Amino acid sequence: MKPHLLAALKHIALIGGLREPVSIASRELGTALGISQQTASQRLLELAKEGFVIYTVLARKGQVKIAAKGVEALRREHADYKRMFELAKEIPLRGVVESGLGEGAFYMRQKGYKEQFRRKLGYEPYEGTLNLRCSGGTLANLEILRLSEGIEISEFVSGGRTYGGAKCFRAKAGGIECAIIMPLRSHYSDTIEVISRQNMRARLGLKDGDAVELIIVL
Amino acid sequence: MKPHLLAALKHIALIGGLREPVSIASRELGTALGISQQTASQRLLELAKEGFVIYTVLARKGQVKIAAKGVEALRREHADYKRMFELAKEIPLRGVVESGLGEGAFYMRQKGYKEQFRRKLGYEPYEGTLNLRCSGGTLANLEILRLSEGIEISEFVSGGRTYGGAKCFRAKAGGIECAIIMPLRSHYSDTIEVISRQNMRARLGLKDGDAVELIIVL
DNA sequence: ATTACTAAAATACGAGTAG
DNA sequence: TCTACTCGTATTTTAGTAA
Repeated sequence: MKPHLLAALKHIALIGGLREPVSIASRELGTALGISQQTASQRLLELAKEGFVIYTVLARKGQVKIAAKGVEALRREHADYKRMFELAKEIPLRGVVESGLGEGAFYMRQKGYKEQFRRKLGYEPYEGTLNLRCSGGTLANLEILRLSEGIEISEFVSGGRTYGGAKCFRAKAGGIECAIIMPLRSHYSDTIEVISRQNMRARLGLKDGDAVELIIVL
Repeated sequence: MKPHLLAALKHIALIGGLREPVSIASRELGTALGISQQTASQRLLELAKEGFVIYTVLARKGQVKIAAKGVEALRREHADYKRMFELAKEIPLRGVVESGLGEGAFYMRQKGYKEQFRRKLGYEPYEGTLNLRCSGGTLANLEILRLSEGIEISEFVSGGRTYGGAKCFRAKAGGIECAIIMPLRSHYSDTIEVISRQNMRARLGLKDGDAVELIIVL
């Protein structure tokens, strides 16, 4: 994302464009950014064209709301600054239990993955994943992980199908050693998959909607 | 700060320039930012000229370290993103007790301030301040306060001298109601002054070097 | 009041290149 | 190799202005 677009996007976020459509005059935006009304107007159009915001002008007043792509870009920035100033060996993540669609278990059954987990994690995980949906401040920490290296799980081919690569991070939740796994090729997601030697759901007595805190150990 | 300069500064921070001088080739920086070697070189020169970094080229290799002004700019950004995603009514601050130079008490004795505190805070504070030096992640929260409104304390003139304006935020520390006070006209500082109805140092049995956590209530 | 077009002015960029 | 200069060009910005 181009720096000057980011600056405009950031300003829109700060006046509330993340939550709801805000009305902003191009002159106002211009003044805030130290640019002319004309340029500010252009910035809004550009942001909209690139899909960062939804921009409509109603009754001669611009209304702007940050789109998913814009939120993602801002979260990336947030994660960068967090990493810069709050770098730590332990990263907390909070999330809420969600039922998956069972595909987690399907992947965990594949030999190609099982083998790698045993070698790289030191154990063969239970055949099922715990899905956690994160929100709020925790999402920025997720973003830090996305930018970190982690333990590499390579892609492999089996039965004419390619199973994609992923990366793992060791973690602890409720005293249980576990790991989270992130697919390498995937778009933004606010849910993480937790694997462990044991069935975490049963072990911790979790049901959908329960909050779980886990600590990633880098 | 101009957006394109910020982008370069941020990249330098992410490769460790906050902590120590890092060696970076202009081509490298250029590739990372999607600009040419020439432009990247110019960015470094510009950052140095504006005082954001200390830049020296030794044996044909650029060495760059982020200067105080650069750190400040980055912290501002960090605070913006924090505010955007982690906005809360309660902001935690952690700091370590430091002895002041007694000027805090001098100011607290001035009628012009005392009067305003009584009116706007609801009590007349103890004539002395508790100084806390903040560090780490807490500094970003301090920055949030710097950008927030707070309770305004106006400047006034007395005895031919002008006493500057300030802003206050209500807070709680160790169960005691207190407030932090920030001068309006002042440069970046990592220490805050806490005032309260009581002598907090005595009341909480604090001595230099003790850690204190307080919660700002916006 | 607005937004946003066009065209001119200002600025930023990178190729070439010296040190 | 490296940095960083000059300079022609491309891009960006803004003034003027229409809608």
